[in-house]
Amino acid sequence: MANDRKIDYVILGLLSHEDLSGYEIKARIDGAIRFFFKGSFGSIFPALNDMEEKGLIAKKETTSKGRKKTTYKITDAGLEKLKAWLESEQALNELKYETLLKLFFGGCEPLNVSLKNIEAFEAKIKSDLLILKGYRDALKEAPESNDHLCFSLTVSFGIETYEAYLRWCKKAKKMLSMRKENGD
Amino acid sequence: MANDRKIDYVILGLLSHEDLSGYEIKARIDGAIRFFFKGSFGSIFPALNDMEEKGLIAKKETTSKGRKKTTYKITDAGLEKLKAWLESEQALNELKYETLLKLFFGGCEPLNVSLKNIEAFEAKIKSDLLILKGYRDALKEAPESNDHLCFSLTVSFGIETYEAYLRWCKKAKKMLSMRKENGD
DNA sequence: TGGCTCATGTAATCTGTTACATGATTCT
DNA sequence: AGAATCATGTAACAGATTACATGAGCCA
Repeated sequence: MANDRKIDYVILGLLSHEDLSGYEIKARIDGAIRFFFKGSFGSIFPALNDMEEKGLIAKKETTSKGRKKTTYKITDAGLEKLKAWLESEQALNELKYETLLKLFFGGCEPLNVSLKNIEAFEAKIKSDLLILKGYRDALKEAPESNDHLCFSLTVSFGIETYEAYLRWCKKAKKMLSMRKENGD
Repeated sequence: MANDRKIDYVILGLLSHEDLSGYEIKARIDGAIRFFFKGSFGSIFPALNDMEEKGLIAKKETTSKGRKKTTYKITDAGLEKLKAWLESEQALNELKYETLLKLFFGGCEPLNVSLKNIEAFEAKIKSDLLILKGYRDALKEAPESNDHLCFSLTVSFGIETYEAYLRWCKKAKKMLSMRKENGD
């Protein structure tokens, strides 16, 4: 307990690559990571202070271009904690798709309500898929390394599942349309 | 705000099919719904009391076989609220896979750490896939209806995405193994 | 000068989990 | 008799979001 905060590991993971400020961490989280993790300032800054107190990260006040910035650096203890997490078997994987919930309970409404919900889902997935493919293309030009491979595999997970979603959308739309024509 | 509690819609959705007690609602949520929504007694009972006060559901004390039971029934207002939600465009779809987070930050460890994590993920998905296929088989014998179609499509979403996950696992394992042999 | 981005934080609130507490009935 | 299941709840706490508050530098 009290140590399951995933934001801690995300921050530690980011700091294992480069020193960053809270603001920069937020920017990283809003990048590719947002597809499987979300974090706000309200969770980042308190986590940063907690972890500094615990000695997992170290503060470094810098001034670049007259602008003050508090950058954090991972410590040995922090790196150990990150590695212990990577090596642990615990992994909570949860999918919470409101679209599926609506579909599941959609039987009390005309079928075109579900059809509309699936179309909205499809549109969102299509646009997100383009972003993911953009990441994949950018990676083609990056140097090969373990980090590169790990990042690549994460992106390909997204692309392949999103493509599966789109195939399902097509099929689901067809089945709903067919049933609708046979008289709701 | 203050009305975004998804548990409310899950309860309303369940009650739109049949009258249920809090305990029975928990059992339903632990069934097929658990693949895209989770709920505990600590969230179900308070939600039930809230919604009863608001007139969305109605209490009905019954005694079956000498055992007391508080069953809830959806009201017209409750059904309206359920339908308004189904018809609204809002749909928060979030995937929080700790396995992907670990993979993403796995570059600071030997590749076989990521390999192990993917294998654990794969094993869990394989066993969950069997459960989903069980639901699909059971549905083949159920009568056709709108509810049946909606349920079916939800299950097929699960099956198809899980199969995509497994294909990705196979590929990811291969890539990690290959890189490992070329000297970490 | 006004708006945007950079930058850091706090406070209220929400939503939910976990653990605890209790007790009846049914099955073995 | 003891364990499992049925049944209902509360209390403490965790983890996070949202909105608020503040302010500096940069660009048009």
